[in-house]
Amino acid sequence: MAYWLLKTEPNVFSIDDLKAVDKEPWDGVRNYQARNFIRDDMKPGDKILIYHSRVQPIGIAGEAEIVSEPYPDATQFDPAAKYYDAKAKPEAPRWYVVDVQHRRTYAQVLPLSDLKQNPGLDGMVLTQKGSRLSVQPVKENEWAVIQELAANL
DNA sequence: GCCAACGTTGGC
DNA sequence: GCCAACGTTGGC
Repeated sequence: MAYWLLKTEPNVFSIDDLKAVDKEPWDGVRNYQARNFIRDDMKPGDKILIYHSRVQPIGIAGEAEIVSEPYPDATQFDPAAKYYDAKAKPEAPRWYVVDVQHRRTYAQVLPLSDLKQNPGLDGMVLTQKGSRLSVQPVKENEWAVIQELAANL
């Protein structure tokens, strides 16, 4: 079982939106490094941190779980979709999704500034300068630190 | 809204 | 296959 962090802009799709629909394909990822994590490494039962970017309060909003195997992102084949990719073909998909199901919403967003100040998270992908990866692996010890912080919100 | 950091594209 | 130009991300 692995741990991941998924970024989303809450004005586009927030953890409340995820809770409302219960389960959602995590579509629109158009970065190859992120794609490789989804396609090659994600498994049902993996735990997810949902991160709100761009909009205050910035930080980790709660948790979800992967509830499907990876499969091709339908939006890549749809000319009307924002994430349409003319070079992607059904017989050779470029982009993948997993279904993500809501698990819990934290009482408050766990702020990025707190994460950056925590020595236990010094090596976390999220806290590195210039890190823009929207799908990130989270280490077990990092997950544990975040559980601790979330429990004290 | 600015802009630094990063990723992708495409001419050569 | 290098790298300049361009586009995007995302904290501030």
